[in-house]
Amino acid sequence: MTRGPSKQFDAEIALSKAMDVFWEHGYEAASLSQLLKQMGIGKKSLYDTFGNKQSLFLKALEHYAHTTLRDIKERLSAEGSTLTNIKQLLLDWQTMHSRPGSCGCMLGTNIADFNTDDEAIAKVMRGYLRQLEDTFSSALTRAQKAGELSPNKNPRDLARLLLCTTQGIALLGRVMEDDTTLQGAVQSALLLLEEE
Amino acid sequence: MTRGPSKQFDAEIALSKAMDVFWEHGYEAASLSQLLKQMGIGKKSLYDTFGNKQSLFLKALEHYAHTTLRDIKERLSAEGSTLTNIKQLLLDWQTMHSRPGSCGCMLGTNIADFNTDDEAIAKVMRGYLRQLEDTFSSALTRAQKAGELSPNKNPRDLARLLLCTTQGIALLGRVMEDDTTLQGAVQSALLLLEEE
DNA sequence: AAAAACTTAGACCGATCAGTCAATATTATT
DNA sequence: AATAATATTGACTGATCGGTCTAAGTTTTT
Repeated sequence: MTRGPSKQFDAEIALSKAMDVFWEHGYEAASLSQLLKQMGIGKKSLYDTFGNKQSLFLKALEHYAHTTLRDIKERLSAEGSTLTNIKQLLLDWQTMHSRPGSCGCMLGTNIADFNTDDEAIAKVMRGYLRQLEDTFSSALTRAQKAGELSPNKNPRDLARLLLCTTQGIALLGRVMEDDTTLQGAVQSALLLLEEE
Repeated sequence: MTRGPSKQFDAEIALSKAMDVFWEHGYEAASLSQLLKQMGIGKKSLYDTFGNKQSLFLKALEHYAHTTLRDIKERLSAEGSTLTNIKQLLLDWQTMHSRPGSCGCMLGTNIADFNTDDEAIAKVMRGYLRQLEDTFSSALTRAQKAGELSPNKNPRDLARLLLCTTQGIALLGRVMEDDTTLQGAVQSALLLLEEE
């Protein structure tokens, strides 16, 4: 079977730490020395375990997409009114990204460093956004069927608006000092969900 | 007076070229050699004229904020219905950022490389966003006074939603292959402006 | 014509980048 | 106990980074 010592670090935890660094600084600005320090492992271990910097980033991005989507799906499928869950998600989203030190969405942080030149990475990004849109859309459809959302609304287009808005909120949260702008945006979005 | 030869390049044009590079690749990823090539000037000229890389970026960012804001204000204050102008802006915005090769908003491209650690840059970014919000807000107020927008709406919060949404659209436009998502988002936003 | 003030190009600098590799240490199998 | 297989450390590499500076060229004034 396998001989030799087992790894002295947990690859899952190390990947999560790498995700944090990429999330905060972006791919280019995240130096190897910074990554190594945060991950708490040696350079050789990193290359043996994760390949090179780009493949480490890809794995970190997948990790981010997976955990974030799971969290959002859980929130939207919680017990009780679906529309209430959606509204609460928006409110929490605003609070989360108004916190000082908020890094926004990992996509926004890294979108400059990868245009569409790297297909593998672009694919993960697109997949994440599409799944987010689908998640919003199905939640809105459920709310509509339950009579909580006006039948005049188009759940798919509404989901697309929510997608763009939440991404914008995550982005702006990184720069803005006070959260009045983000609060106002969410208030308008909440009203939109209530209208006929 | 001044002796010696005059500059062989137009500083305004060179700055505009630098803006394009920072816009496309972001601060960190935009290397000096890339900047020099695009700007068409020598290294010494760059440092003599614009200081170092960071101050060049600051000037490029100010240039971006100035020209973009001027363009948007012009569009919103065009003759005819203000609400129609707003709607047209949203439609054009979507088209513009769905174009392949779209770089989104220069803020989004560079937000990762400058948190709030550089106050001068953060200040320009915040100022740009605030002015954008104000521009939207005053346009909506005008539309409301003209009876084009429902009196039930809150122009300020609506402007904040538009701000976040347009930023989100600009961001997503960089990644998405097809423009259905952005189209849907804008459709929802247009309906929002028409509702009572 | 001569010199002063300015420009330009590009050689050069130390630092840091991502990535490699040899040497050592550790553990599981035989 | 001996050996095979793995992990870890850190020195090392070539390339490139942002930034400086010297040398030469150009244009204006004197």
